[in-house]
Amino acid sequence: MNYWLVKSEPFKYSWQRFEQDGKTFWDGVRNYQARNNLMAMKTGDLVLFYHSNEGMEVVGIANVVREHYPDPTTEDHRWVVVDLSPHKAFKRSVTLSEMKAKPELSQIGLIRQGRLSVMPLKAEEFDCIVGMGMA
DNA sequence: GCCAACGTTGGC
DNA sequence: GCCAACGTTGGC
Repeated sequence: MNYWLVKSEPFKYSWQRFEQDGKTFWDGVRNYQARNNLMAMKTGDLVLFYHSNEGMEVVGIANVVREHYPDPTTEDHRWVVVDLSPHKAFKRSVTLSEMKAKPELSQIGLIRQGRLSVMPLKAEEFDCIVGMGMA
């Protein structure tokens, strides 16, 4: 089991819409590092859902329901998507500033490499954020 | 609205 | 293969 974090601007695709849809393919990744992370996702992996720009907070947990396949929104064969479903909404959102304040989260990609849109998390880091969101 | 970080492009 | 220019992302 691996753990991940993905970013979405709520204007483009929000957690609320994700819950309404029940499932979505995660498209729009146009960065090799993020794509490589998508390709490493396995069915059943858990994925934190982060709202960038507006909100700047983790709002819930998704799970991977289909592993990577070619991005249906482009002819360019370099890019892939995965299918995600909502797993559990956080009881309360965990903000970026809260995460920055946690020494054990100082190494996560969200803080160290701000522009990366799909990143791996260690189990401890995942647990730490979920612990705050479900408290 | 500004700016830092960083990826990509293209000239040489 | 290097590097300057440029574009995009995203926090502040």
